[in-house]
Amino acid sequence: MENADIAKVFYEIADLLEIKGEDHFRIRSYRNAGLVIEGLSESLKNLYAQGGEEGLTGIPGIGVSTRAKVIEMLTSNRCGYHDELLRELPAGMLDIIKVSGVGPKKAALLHKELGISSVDALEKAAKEEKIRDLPGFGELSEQKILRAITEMKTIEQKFKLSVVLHYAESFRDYISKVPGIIEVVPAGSLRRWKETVGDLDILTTCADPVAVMDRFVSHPDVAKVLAKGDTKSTVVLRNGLQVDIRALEKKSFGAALQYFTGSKAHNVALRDRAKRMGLKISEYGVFKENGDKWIAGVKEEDVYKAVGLPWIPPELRENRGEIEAAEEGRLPRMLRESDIKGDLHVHTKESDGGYTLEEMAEAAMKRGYEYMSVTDHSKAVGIAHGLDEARALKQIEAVDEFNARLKRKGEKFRVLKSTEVDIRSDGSLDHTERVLEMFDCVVASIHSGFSMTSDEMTARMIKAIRTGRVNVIAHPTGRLINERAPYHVDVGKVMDEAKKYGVAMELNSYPDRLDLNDVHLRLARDKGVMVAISTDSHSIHHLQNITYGVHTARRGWIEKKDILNARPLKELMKLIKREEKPAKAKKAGKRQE
DNA sequence: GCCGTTTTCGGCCCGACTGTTTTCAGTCG
Repeated sequence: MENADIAKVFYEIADLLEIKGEDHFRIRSYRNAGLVIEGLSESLKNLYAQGGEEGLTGIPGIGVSTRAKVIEMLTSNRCGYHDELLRELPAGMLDIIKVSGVGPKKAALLHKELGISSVDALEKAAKEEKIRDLPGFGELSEQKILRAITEMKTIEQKFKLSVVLHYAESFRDYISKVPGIIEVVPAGSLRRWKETVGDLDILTTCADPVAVMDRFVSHPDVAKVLAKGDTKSTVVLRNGLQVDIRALEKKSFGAALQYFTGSKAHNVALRDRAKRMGLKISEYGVFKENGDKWIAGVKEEDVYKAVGLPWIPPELRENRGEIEAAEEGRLPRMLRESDIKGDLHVHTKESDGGYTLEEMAEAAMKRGYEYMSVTDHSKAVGIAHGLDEARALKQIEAVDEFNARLKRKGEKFRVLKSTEVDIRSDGSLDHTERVLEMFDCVVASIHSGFSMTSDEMTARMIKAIRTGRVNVIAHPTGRLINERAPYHVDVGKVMDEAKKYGVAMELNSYPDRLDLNDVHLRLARDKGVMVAISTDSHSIHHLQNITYGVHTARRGWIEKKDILNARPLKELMKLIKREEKPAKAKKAGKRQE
């Protein structure tokens, strides 16, 4: 079982215990264990294989009991305790509590009184008006349940970061028009640049909060108002995105921003720390526990300062060691977009891009880059009109000519002769040796044969790395967010090989990909593997997607020093000229300039 | 179930909104 599978079992145990009405804190422990495991960069499987039970100790939140369950799952693919709970409560109960408005208590009541154990049964009972007579329910809540079920069946759960960012900007502009408005700031997982966002949280300060609430619910994209109060409202947009807004006092804006940025796990850890210091943190500020004396909250920095910490950038707030690092002055030096010196993955009209080499280069120069790799597909990717040897040679020539023109104009910018060469099913590269030798930079990736086993896929990628021709492995897991699961591959093993061969792993900044993800990036950092943050641009407008890459890198604690394309051109060229490449071939390539 | 700069026992984050139970539990974030 992989980390995600094990985490899911712990989440389900927590849900089942909650329906059973078990101890609140035990439940939280299981949920926390799930959260911690999801955020681990190393796979539990590897940790256990390498260090046995010892290898699994020292993981915060994983104690004697959960560790035993982890080992049980790793060795038998089962969890007896989980099975036991499922014998008491039908698995359908796990779905029932996902219906908005139905929590564990109500689910338990529905099960006990009406024998309901699935969403379908719940829907049937609501339609037959059987629910309204139960204590705690009424006609209104019965209808609410029916609506929630309909929605649950039609709406996707999580939205891509880029989609939510669009709405965040729209709401910010719309609400900014309220007279007396002071602040409108999106918080939540969006502010942490999480790859998918469940709902959008907006914080405001305004002289007239009621006016803000009125305007908020009248936004043209609102399909339904779920709640509307004087300081808090919730709506659902036509595309199903839920948006929450809070109106706040100026005095507590920082505390609220901290609180609503999350993550929940980060906040729990922070509040726990505050408590140990005799303080209390809420969205209204930091308080001395006795007498509720307010001591901080205007700015986010003040909240962290009150508990003896430097400000922690939102991207790091996942309770993955950032609080300890902050305390010890070990927070990463946060990457900035201006650290990126060039783009190493760009397509042109020659394959499936929409613009010419010249147009793409010009757009890259406008961004202030020093260089750009032109990486059109190789012939195996027929659908993208990939280049065969003859066309590749022609493009190499064209790049040389273009660079010569730039030089004459006194431009320092340079286009690197490059390729996104396909890694075939057998791990070989989809270009001839002759052409591979002539490229400045070889980006290799997989576009077919996704359904291999993890062992096969890992071997395939390692074989590609061992050709000694590859500089970057592009979109290393092939996932498309909300559309296609990553293919099975042991990313850690591929990284170990990449490190040996001086190969960089790509962070593909295309908002649908973000591949490597934050957790993998953290692993790359820990292993000392070089990362290339690229856009995979197929248009001049895609170059700006580097923003997503930079923020995702920040989530993975990646620093400037870890990034191949944060190096100036000269240094980059040194790094990608691999010793394995015959010197003669490189010279031949150079003579053509 | 986890954890330790008060603690190996006794704590464990905090508050708004809704609907229904005339004073609050449940849900949600």
